[in-house]
Amino acid sequence: MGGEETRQRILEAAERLFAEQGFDGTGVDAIASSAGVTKSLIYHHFGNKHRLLTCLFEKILTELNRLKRPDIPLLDESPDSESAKAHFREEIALMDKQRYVFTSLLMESLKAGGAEHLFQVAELVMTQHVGDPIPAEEVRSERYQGRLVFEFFTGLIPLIMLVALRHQWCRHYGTSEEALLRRFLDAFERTHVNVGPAAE
Amino acid sequence: MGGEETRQRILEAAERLFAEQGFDGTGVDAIASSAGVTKSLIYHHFGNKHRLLTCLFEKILTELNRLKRPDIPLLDESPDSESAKAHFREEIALMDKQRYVFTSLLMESLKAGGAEHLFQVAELVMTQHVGDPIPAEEVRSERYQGRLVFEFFTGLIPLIMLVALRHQWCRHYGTSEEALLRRFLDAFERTHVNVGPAAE
Amino acid sequence: MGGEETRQRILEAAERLFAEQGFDGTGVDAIASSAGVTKSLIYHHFGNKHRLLTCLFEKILTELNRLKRPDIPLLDESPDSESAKAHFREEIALMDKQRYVFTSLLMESLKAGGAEHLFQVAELVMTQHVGDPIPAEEVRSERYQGRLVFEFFTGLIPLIMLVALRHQWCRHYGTSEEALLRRFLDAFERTHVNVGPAAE
Amino acid sequence: MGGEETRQRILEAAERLFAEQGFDGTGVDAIASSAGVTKSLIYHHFGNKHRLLTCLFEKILTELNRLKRPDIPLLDESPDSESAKAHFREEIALMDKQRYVFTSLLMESLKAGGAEHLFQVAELVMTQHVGDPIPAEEVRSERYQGRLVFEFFTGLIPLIMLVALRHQWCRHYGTSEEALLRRFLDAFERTHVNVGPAAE
DNA sequence: GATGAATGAGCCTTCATTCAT
DNA sequence: CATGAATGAAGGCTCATTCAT
Repeated sequence: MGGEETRQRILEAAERLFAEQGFDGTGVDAIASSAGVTKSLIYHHFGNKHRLLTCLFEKILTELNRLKRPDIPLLDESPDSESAKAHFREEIALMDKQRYVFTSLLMESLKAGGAEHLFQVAELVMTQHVGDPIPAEEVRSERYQGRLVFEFFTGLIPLIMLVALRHQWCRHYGTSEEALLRRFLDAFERTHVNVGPAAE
Repeated sequence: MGGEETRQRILEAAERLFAEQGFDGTGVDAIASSAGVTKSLIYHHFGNKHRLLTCLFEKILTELNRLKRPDIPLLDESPDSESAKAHFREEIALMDKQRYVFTSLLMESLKAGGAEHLFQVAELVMTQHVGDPIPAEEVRSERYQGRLVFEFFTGLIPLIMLVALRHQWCRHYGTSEEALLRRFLDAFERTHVNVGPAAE
Repeated sequence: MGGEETRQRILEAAERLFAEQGFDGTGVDAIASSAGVTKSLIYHHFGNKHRLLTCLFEKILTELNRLKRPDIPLLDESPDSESAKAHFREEIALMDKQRYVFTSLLMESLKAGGAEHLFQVAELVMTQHVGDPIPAEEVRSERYQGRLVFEFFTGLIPLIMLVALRHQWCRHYGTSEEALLRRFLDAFERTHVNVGPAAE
Repeated sequence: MGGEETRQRILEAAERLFAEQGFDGTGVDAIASSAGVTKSLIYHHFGNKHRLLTCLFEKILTELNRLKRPDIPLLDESPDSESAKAHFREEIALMDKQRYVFTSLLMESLKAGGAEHLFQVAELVMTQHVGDPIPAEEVRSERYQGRLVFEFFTGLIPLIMLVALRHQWCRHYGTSEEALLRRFLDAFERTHVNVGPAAE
């Protein structure tokens, strides 16, 4: 079958199951049978269950790094409504491809001491928006923290929740995915386009 | 000891442990010993593990209903910056008391088919902000859905995340809780005070 | 409610449930809720679960004693086909009223060391057929044992099985209860009417 | 150790314990320690407790099928007393090897809805006696049902009870197993040799 | 006579993991 | 690279029973 393909099959199965049932709610057996491999093979390739999660989280980091997009404007710098919306739409489309991992990332971050990975992702996104990597000693600075809090709580989190809850929302309210996306973009426009500058 | 007090003790233990370790990551044994009761007693009072969660979720609903506050303005109707911030601060203080339940609520909502309770809470909050209960046939209307999406993704979710991740954020970035709160309010001011009207 | 009526309600519930699910398969909780009383009340009246079974078995013994019928012929003494069948029919009708207890009696007798009660019933039936109580020292005699083995394995056991499996047989084979009874009587006629004398 | 041998060891332990204590009265722990394996291994091989029983029941069916004996006469066709007795003796010896399974089979059949397996065995035995398999549409026919009722209630059931209660009977009455067998054969001779033809 | 709270042992089952092949 | 057997701890839950009221 080829070792690398097997690894991928396993990771894909874990990705979906962790998102659907939670990490603790998913047994290694379930992953194995969903991936069509034996349980032992998972241990052969990954050593233990937790490393599966780590691999997924690392995958998202390298993915984000791969598509380094220095042209992405900060949320509050979008020139006008239409180009901002188009940009958000694209952003959402990118995140949507990783929605399973984002879901697990959020789920695990809510547990005590489990937010490290989510914070890492937040900082990476910040860096991409700003362009240059932030020197470690500046991370706690008032200015950086102000931006980080803004990006994180009003930007990243709502976006993750959107891709994570998309299906459930549409089924629950009987709306189409496109309608939800449109309304979300409207909301995001109100909160993120032509808003005042950050407090100093 | 009195059955009602026992019930409370169990619920409080479950509330904290579910939030810290997740529902699936928390054993009934752990709840029992944390509450200082026997495992069987939990089953005597609640029947099964899942009903513990349900009770917590219902508690939050009745709590929210109890403090019906018809004077709460919609997020986009706050008159000026200072009174808005004061209002948000109060709101956050209220939610903070229930932060454990909110954390579980969010965590479970991310699982496939687990968002019902979160949606219920969202609708209840909406209703309170609007003043009148929304007739069932209007829930799917364009106007209501627009508001709901806005309230949910840019209002409720960031607020829940704030109270859920507060401790972790401060420990991770070495900031004080007050500083985080101030920055969050600044961010919320930018996104929710004097923002344009909802699209029609 | 009256203590005695309560006792009866409990016994009736136990009688049915033990027969349907087995003694070990029936919880005291199930008996309590089926009888519409609290679990504690069962312990108040009977002390422990096993005594419920004992009471049922004793009930059957006193019942059999109550209707002492000295006129009942030995199985092999029925004068002619028709009167024998009529007699069997009556016998079956009587046993049918106690079919739940007979079912439990048989079920428990199959466990290691659990046949004592069934043997007691067998001896009682023998005694009734013979007329006089058998002196203890004669129980092991060749003549008595010959008759007992005959009565037990070709008489009592098939009869108990008939009333115990009646419903299941009819449902499985789609026949009426009357048809089954008729065929059973035909079979019994062949084996028990005008058969040779016991070996000496 | 080899998976197949393990399976056998487990089945043998279950066979004996189920017969001695009943299915519900036997813990998986008991089976495990009696078989000298871990509890989890039982679940590895059989999935759940009930499947153990199913396997035992299936084993008896395949066993009966294996020794297809087209020469076995119907119970009522034995030519003379001595050859009939010899035949019964052989039959009993065969059943005795499976007495544990037969005991469980009978015990479970008495529970509501639990007789399916026993009926299956009955039909299989009938088929063997008759020689040709019975066409499904004839199973409910008067002629077949008459024979089945006869075979079942006066043949199979007494035989199962004999092998199931043998030990208990002998201990209770202080007789030898040979003596019991002799008396049983005497009884069976009276009921099954030179008896009238089936009613039409 | 009757109740609801409380218990501890045990239930069947699943878990993540290891090992020999 | 891949497997099936095997394990020990823990999982959620039910059990028969006791006790204070």
